[in-house]
Amino acid sequence: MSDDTSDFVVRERAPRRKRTDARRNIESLLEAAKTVFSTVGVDAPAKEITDLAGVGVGTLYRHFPQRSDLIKAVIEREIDACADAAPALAAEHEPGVALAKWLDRFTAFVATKRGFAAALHSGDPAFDGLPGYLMQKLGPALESLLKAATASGEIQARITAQDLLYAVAKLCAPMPNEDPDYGRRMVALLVDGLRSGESPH
Amino acid sequence: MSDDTSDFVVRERAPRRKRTDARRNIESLLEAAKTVFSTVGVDAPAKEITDLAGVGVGTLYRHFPQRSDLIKAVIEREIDACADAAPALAAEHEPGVALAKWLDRFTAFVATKRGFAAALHSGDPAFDGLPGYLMQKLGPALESLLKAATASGEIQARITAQDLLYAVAKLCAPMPNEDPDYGRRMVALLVDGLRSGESPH
DNA sequence: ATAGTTCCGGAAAGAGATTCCGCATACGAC
DNA sequence: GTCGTATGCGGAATCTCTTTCCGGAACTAT
Repeated sequence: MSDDTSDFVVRERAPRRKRTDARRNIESLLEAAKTVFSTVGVDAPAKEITDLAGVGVGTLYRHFPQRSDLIKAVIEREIDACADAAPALAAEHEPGVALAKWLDRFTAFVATKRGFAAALHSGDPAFDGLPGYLMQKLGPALESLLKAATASGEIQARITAQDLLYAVAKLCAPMPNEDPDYGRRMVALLVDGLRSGESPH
Repeated sequence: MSDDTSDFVVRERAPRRKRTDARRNIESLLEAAKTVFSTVGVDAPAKEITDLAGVGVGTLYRHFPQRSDLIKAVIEREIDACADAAPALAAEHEPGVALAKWLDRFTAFVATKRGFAAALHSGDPAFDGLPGYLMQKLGPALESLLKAATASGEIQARITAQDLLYAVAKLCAPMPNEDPDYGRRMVALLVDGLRSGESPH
């Protein structure tokens, strides 16, 4: 009780940040998983991933006890990358171009990542949070691009960021035997529809 | 050459139709698989299915060498059942009611069968033929219902069978964190929209 | 440098998928 | 009916991948 550290015991102990080797391994695992997932598929043997990452299996299971944890982490990291691309594109291009380029990037993500659609439809509750995560991360990113493009007069905002995201996501959800470029074209159409002035609707 | 059966060797030999016990087992397996898939999920252990079907594992693997073969067969058989329901409903109900009831049945199929959406998005080429199969089987079925309902003046055909099928299928594709009745409501809305006369659009 | 954690690797155990083959059963010919 | 043969059956054995576990290595704070 009179122990002079007692005041600190109560305080939320900052949980000494993860060891550097641990963080490095997690990084390697995510990178390897991303590669293997897009190569072999999300059901690829764990060994494949750990070998590519250069770690033991134990390490994989310590950081990602469930396979779904790994998949979720990979997808979230890709969503993050997508979100990060927004400011970068905004800095390098005219607002309208930046918007188009970003949507193209997002489309590519949704269209090519089989794992994403599969995860969503797997029925595994572990993935329930993903749509929300996507919305939360990408909503603001798109919103800023949209706002900038509207402000510069290049487009007219006839749609909210949220609706646009959903529309793109659903349009691009890959279907077997569907022209793989179908989604991209639909989105292009959508964006053209946003451009102001030219078409006399 | 002068062998008196030589004429027959060339002819496609009718491959003596499958033994009855084999057909019975296949039937049991499909029935069991349907039950287990909707209970435990499409990734349920094979033993679960064979036990319920009352056959050995070997029998499962003989008739369905790949798991995707089983899944595909189950889905196709449900599609068939859906198609078969059309004439039955048409015989028992007014055309408009029959149409509504059939769409309800189709909706239930798409919405509840996680396996269906999962299969479509799995990326496994084994399932590439499914959308086509669905269209081919269900297209004509819906078309006849639609035609009857139009003829009786209960609805106005503002949409093709194909478009309606796709719309329903996409609307009902289950998404995590989405009101599970959302799809059904959307479809109801769609059908209401087809009813003639009442709303003064 | 040293004590105290945290983390690592990979062997071992477990779970399920898939194969294999001797035996059983149905079919067709007579 | 009965016989010969093709076909199908069951389930033990095998194989593959998953998941656990723990002795020791590596990192951090002092």
